[in-house]
Amino acid sequence: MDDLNRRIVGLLLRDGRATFQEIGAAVGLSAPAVKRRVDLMRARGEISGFAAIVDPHALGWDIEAYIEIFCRGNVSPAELQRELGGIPEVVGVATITGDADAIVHVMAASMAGIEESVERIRSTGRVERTRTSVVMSRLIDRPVRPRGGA
Amino acid sequence: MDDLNRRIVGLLLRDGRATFQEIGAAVGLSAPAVKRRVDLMRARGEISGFAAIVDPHALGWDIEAYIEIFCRGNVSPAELQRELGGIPEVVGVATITGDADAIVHVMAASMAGIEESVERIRSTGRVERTRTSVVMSRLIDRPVRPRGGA
DNA sequence: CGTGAAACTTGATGCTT
DNA sequence: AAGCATCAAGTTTCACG
Repeated sequence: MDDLNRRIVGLLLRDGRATFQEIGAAVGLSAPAVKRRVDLMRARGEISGFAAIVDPHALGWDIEAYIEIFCRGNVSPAELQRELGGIPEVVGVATITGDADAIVHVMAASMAGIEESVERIRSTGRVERTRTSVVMSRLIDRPVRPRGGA
Repeated sequence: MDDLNRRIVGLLLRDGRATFQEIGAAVGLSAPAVKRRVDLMRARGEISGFAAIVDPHALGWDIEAYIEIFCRGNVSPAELQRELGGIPEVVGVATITGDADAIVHVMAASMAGIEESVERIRSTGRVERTRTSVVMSRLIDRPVRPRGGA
């Protein structure tokens, strides 16, 4: 990816609804040129999509937790993705090194919602044990930025 | 927030560049009605913005990790926020229940970058011990988060 | 890869119900 | 609050350098 694309991505990270014209004016390109670059980046998977950034509180999600999961036998990442992807409260999943097999980030409306999510995760079958850490206060949550400037 | 707004938000979470007309067709509203609702939600902060979803690899972030930190004595959240906020690789911090005091989410260009981040976190003074889990593969990452939580 | 122009689609806004 | 009409603005395709 060249520097021009990095600048375009930087702008789209800050405003995903910026017009191609605006972006073009900012980076010194015409709108069609910007569109072609963005289309290419989407086709290559560098940009996987666009989304609204929503205040979790507005959705009624007042509590969040990290749930480490320990599985029996082998866990296929694809399987985990399929099983957990269907739970809307699950906002993040990653397989990790260390004693746990994966870490799951969930949001919920109440402690009961967290418990329910844990139950659903456990009931997927392969999960042997979970360890839940409820978030007391979120201190930092930044969007990921391009390395070396935007 | 009523049910109609929730449906609109749901569509915008899946496609942040959907047109008002498309959304309107899906929820049974005219395009201007959708726009007015979206404008209101933005004004109220329920939707804090729109962003491109970018592959971290394309941005030069090849590795990520979760670092649990264990502090000696009392940790003030404000202090943690101040200390860790200065590390650009730190994209998320939350104090949690359980044995660890906080969990820190870091992105880096290489394993050396992770190590460096851990070192910087340790050197903030109050941190006694850390436990790092390197992400092997990220399966889900949904951008349901407010912007600028730093 | 880039530009500029043309046809089409959306966005934004005032007015009416 | 929603719909409709309207004009400005952005998108998209294409021929071309």
